Amino acid sequence: MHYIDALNDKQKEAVFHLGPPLLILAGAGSGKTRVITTKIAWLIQEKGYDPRSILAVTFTNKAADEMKTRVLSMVDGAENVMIKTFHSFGAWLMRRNSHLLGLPPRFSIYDDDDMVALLKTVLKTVVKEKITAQNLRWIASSISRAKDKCLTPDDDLSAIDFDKSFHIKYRAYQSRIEEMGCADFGDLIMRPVRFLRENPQVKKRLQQRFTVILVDEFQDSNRAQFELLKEFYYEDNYLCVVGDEDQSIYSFRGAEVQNIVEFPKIFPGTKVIMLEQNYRSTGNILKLATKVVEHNEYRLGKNLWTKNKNGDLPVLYQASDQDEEALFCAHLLKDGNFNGTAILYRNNYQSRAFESLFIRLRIPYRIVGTLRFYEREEIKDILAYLKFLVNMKDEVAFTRIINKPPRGIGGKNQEKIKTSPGNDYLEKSKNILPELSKKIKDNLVYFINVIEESLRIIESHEPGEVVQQLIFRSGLYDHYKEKDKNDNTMKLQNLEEFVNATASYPGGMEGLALFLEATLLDSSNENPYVSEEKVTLITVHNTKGLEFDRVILTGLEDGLFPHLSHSDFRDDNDIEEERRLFYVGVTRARKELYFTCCIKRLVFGQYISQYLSRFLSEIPRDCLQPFHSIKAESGQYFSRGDRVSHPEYGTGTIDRRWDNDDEEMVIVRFDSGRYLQFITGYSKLEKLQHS
DNA sequence: GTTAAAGGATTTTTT
DNA sequence: ATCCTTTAAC
Repeated sequence: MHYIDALNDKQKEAVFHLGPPLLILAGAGSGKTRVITTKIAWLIQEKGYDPRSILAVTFTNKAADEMKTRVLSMVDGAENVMIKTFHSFGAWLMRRNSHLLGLPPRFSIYDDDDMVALLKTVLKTVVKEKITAQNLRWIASSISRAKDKCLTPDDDLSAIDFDKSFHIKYRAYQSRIEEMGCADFGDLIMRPVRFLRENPQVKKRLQQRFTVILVDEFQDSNRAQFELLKEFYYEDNYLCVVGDEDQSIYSFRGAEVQNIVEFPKIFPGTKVIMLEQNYRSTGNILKLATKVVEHNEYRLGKNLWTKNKNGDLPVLYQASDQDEEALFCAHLLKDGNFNGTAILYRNNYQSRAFESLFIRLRIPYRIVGTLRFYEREEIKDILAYLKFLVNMKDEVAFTRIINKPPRGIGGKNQEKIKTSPGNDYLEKSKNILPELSKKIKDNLVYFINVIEESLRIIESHEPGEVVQQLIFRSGLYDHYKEKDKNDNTMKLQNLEEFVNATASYPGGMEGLALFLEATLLDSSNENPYVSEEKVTLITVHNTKGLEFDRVILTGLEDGLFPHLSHSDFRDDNDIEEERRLFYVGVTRARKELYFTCCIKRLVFGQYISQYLSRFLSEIPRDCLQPFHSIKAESGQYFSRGDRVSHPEYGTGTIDRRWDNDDEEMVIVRFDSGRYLQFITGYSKLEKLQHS
């Protein structure tokens, strides 16, 4: 097998191992995905495993997709290998056994916002105290954390929430969500665990089917996920987990580093293989990363090394504030290497300074992570309509759509509908009709007709057709057309894109349910425009698994990165996780690494003095070099009346010229009639000779 | 029940 | 600085 030759000795050892459980500790950039995919190919091709008996679990859809693609290219029959995220695997298991779980086969999946919306209605009847939106978020997150640990309302929840009545709220929420035939993210793991414990025959069948289980990014697994794994595992089967304890960065979501660190103790006889050769970064970048992460105590410890050349020393640039920090990035980007560059930050909101500058300078960028497509208001609206079609007991979906667009059916009337008799919200709506005033009644009848018409055509039409009709008939189209005009948004366009997204799905209820599941579980927000040259703006968390020629790690200020919002509650574990996050950021870089920090920063509209990140002081002197001012390079290049040319906008004349903060600014009147402003030092303007 | 103004909270990180 | 929720007016 030729693809084996591409591996180093340790990687080969990992691929060829069989027998007791295997823990692969794979350092950053050590070729871990290659090892897993090769292992799958080897098992099928050389060891004769049935592809159907192999289960590979990842954390993100992106990782799952990549693994699928790579395995498919290596071996025939690989489409039968089950490669899924933990959550989609849980959903798969629950759908197959929905009858035993007391769920409808097409149960709907609730995201965090849906959880909050449901809690809001549930808690009204359970507690007297006033619940604010923040309280709701807190409780929702406590419920998620409890589920991450596989804890039910009957278990001891004191470690989750101080609130003595938390278990009451949790119980009320849980019985309501089950009654409606819905499941939140946490349920997708916890319910399968409990289900397998109570149904040994089903468990046995699954154990017989999946004789090989591989888990990627194991350092980010939570307890429930570990429990699920334990339910699956038995001695005759093969279990292989891959991860890097130094890259465990999701404890806020319930991930427990202990899972990987203690793995050999929990599975005695575990074989441990370390992949320590790094293929990604230069020697200097790797050394810096290693030196900083060595400050962590809770780790197994690896010694990363590389055959790559040392490369340039990483650079530190101290900016006066976030705007100058952005200017520095723009300065580096003058070389035009957009695709190869990523600007990393700790918090999403930090992207703003970069965005506003890059728009002005016309530097092309893409933002990864924020404002995901399916989280947009208009998309959630149409999704709610569809969810309601699939499951008309779904109260959250119903509440979202009943008065969207406004139909005059507000809180009072909604309450009437909810308390009227009926098995689901369509029946309830019909039954309340006689009690309503003429105007409200007409509107509700219209709504009912929209739903029933969609139900009628759903089996006989393409999904795109159904969605398109729904958008028009529900009134969302007119509603957002108006809104687009007033607020200059592009919501209609997004709805249009949504229709396109349904294209590859089969028709009917079944196809719709498939589409909804895929949409809710797939958070990937990749734009399809990869071919265009763009700088990547991204949170450090989102960079997991990515790499870039040049990385700029920004906002290296104490309190920001490491993030310390409630310093009193922070302990060593939190700092160690922040340090791991720093390590993740650093090890994304292939060739060039820059750090930036600000002396002062705009926080809630006020400038606050900042201090250097403690992580910077953990970097040995000889691993870092300072970068001196980017200014003083500018001077006067243009005068009013000069003829200029620009590669994108053509030729024009300088209309105005002035200095702003040591930067030369001009406004150009292009011959096309457009007026555009430039900072000359960052623009592609060229002076033309007068002829 | 809907719209406008004012006041208050927000900032981790996401399957 | 901006977004969101609550309150007051129509």
